[in-house]
Amino acid sequence: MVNPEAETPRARYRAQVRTEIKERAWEQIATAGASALSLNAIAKQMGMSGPALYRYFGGRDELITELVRDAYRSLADTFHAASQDGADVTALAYALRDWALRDPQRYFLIYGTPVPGYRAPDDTTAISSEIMATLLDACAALPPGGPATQFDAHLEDHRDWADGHPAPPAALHRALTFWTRLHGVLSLELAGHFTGMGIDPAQLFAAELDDLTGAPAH
Amino acid sequence: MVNPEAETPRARYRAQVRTEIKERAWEQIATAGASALSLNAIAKQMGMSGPALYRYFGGRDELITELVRDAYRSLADTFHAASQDGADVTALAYALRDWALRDPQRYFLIYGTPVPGYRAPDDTTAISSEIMATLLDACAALPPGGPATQFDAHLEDHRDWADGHPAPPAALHRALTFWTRLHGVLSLELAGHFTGMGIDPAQLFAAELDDLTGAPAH
DNA sequence: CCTGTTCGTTAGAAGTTATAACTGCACTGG
DNA sequence: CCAGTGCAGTTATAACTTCTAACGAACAGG
Repeated sequence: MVNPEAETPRARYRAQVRTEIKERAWEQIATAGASALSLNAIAKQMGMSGPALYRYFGGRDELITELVRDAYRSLADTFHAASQDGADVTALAYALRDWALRDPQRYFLIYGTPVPGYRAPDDTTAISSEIMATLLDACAALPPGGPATQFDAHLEDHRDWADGHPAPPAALHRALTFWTRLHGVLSLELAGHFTGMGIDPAQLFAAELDDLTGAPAH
Repeated sequence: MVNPEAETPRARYRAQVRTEIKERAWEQIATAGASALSLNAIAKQMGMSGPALYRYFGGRDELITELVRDAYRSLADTFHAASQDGADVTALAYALRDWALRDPQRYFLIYGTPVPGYRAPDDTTAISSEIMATLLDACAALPPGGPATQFDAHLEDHRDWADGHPAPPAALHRALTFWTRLHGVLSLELAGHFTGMGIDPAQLFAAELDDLTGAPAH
């Protein structure tokens, strides 16, 4: 190989096949869930038979890991795009909601039921802290809320996860509750727990967001 | 059969084997997750081979459905027990947390990633509303909070899920946020999303609960 | 042109769920 | 008490799954 950096036709083909495999995988996941993902079915859909996929991915787990990575990356990009013009918590919240609703199974791939044995690769935690950083920016820009809580004091001593972000403990707390509360509404909505109840998940989401930002009516 | 009500030895044996199958299934789920549940492995563990289990359960799906039902039942019972002496939101919250921590996979079986094709049987929604009823009792006993929100107005028109409970819209709102917020913290904790961050999930849970009950410091 | 890497194939092992057919035992009913 | 029925559990089989191994073919670079 003359130049390791230049993409040879082989490498380009390989990359293309890899992305096509992942596309098919996403389709399957969206329709049948991650647990029903079948390498065989993907291969058959692509016109090649079974074990050929093992040239591109070490196995089912490695493929799913790659998809998890892509999902994290996609969410991080969405957050970056949403905070392009000003770090706004509301914009971030609706970006998250749109992203989740666009492909619920992708959301659950990240924030859903964990597989007991599985450990996420290290770089996903890096992307995760990237996401948290933009969220912290937005939370730091928010007007100060009520008095400091006991948990704020705890955060003062445990702010390593903020990765050196200069936000005050109250902002850290806000980012955490942003995450947990919106995830609470979103995950229950995506799982269909509100469907039989007649309430509008969007309005509940909005209400939680209002409470989070210290909105007019509350 | 002389008396259809009396349990014949046959029926008793059958019930015993059914419960043993479910016990083994719970062990497997706790250690490897619901997606890795294997009828074959259960059968082998019980000293009988494969297809014998189909005498007791129609298949993997039917077994899991039964486990979901049991999980709902278990949660409803713990809620009832927790509200035995007075309907206290805090007691309910910690009962929920203890129940979830005791067997995370059981929690995820109810509130985790949904299987796209699967539809929960109707009686689970009945148990679910039973759970919601005790939660509503506790929320109605709470002192009134801030002014009515826009979402409260929405709840005024969509209170069918409360199943005739006389609680005011604000209490309904409180019950909903109790559910979504505590689920938000709990599910992320159980999924291990806080492990690398250094914060104490229990304190975050307590902080959210304090905010929910209008606690002293906030 | 020739050589070596890589891609895709088929074959096969070890699993899984699930159905069908068969064997006995145990209980039920007279 | 005894005959007969029904059910438990067995094996065999089909159709899946992931994944390894060995082989053939095609392509890239010297």
